[in-house]
Amino acid sequence: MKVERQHRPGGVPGALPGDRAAAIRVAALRLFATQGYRATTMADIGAAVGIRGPSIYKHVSGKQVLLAEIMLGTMDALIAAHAEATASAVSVGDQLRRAVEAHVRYHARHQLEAFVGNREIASLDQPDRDRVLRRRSTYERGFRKLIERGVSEGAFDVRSARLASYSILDMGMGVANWFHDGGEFSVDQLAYQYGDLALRVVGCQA
Amino acid sequence: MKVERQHRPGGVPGALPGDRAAAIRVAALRLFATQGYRATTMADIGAAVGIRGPSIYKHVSGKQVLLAEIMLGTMDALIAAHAEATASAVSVGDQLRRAVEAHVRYHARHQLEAFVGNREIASLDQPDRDRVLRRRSTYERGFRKLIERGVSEGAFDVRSARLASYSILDMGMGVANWFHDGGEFSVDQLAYQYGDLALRVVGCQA
DNA sequence: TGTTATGGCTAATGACTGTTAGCCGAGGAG
DNA sequence: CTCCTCGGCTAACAGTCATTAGCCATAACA
Repeated sequence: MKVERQHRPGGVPGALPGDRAAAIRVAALRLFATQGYRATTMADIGAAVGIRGPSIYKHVSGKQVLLAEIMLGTMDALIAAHAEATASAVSVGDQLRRAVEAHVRYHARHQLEAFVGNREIASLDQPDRDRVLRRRSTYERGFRKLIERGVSEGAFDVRSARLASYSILDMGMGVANWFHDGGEFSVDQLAYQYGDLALRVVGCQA
Repeated sequence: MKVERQHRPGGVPGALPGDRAAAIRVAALRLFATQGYRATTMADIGAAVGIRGPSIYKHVSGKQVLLAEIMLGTMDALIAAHAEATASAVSVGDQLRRAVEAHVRYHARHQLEAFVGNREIASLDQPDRDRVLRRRSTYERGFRKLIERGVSEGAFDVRSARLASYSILDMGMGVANWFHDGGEFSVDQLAYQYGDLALRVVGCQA
């Protein structure tokens, strides 16, 4: 998997704007996920896209913003997926199922983002760290309110909505740790089965 | 929370053997958990016990072994707790409940170990990393076999024992991320409730 | 009282790293 | 044909850090 180094010292001005920048973001994501943020050097990221470390600064303003983009983007994507999922169903049971499916789907399809997002919170400087944590709270609250509503409607039966929401979120996040394409389950199968498990957790007779 | 620096340059030979070493291990654990392994310096660890960075080498052979001890010790403790828990019950349902309770108890009582154990796998050099990963597999297999047995005995009802074991383990591990003493639940209450949730996940009518 | 091991300390080593400065070739614009 | 911008490059800067070397005061012990 050797990437061709730019032998021509000059760049290619008009060719594919933002292409390198995107490649850098992808490489950074992969390296942050496999080696960790602090263990990944700018030279590593550069090598992954065929340039030297310092050249990265022609496309991205620094290492820290690469991490911030990943983590903020991940949380925004999750929150958006949750909103879309809950809007597409009427009963609380279906809403929870859809929300869990979206949650699991994201963690299976964007394993690296999820992995980095969960592991590198301490590597993120302020104020971005608090921004990410706030979004995390918002996301969790969405599930908790859903469960509380299900309980008050008599559809769910749990001792603690908070415990249930944590459990459901945590088991879905775990998918990012072991899922790989071509395994026992497809993403869709996985999402459906975790939907089942979540409904069992909240004691929903479906 | 200022720690008194040793003003006397000389040591105290006979006094409390291994005390400093233990304090260093505790401090390292706390710092690894809060800042991450790579972000924690030997000077940080030293400051936490009132000495300078280099003095740590009088008690411990290096930073990497501090991490290895934490991670190997964590997995050994989990495996031992699992063995003890499953030995203390007869029915599969009870065995699973006890195993989950032990799992949750460990993650609530040893949050820092669990946190580091889950986050710093990539920071661990070989061959210790593989050692830890092997122990993790062993631990997961214990839960999976238990669930498979429950299914074959007709006590449990799951589509995939692997999915169920991952789910149950992941939701228990999540406890380490948010639990704190004096919160809504005690460790015992938490363990019991997660036992309930796990039995729901495997469809056990208890 | 003299000796020695312990466990502090400072200084130094050697390596690594994010980022900046400044150079330069190529291709597009005029 | 000339000029300018883009996007490479190398060199340099300004740290940081794990670890080693070597010094020395204390306290236990003979």
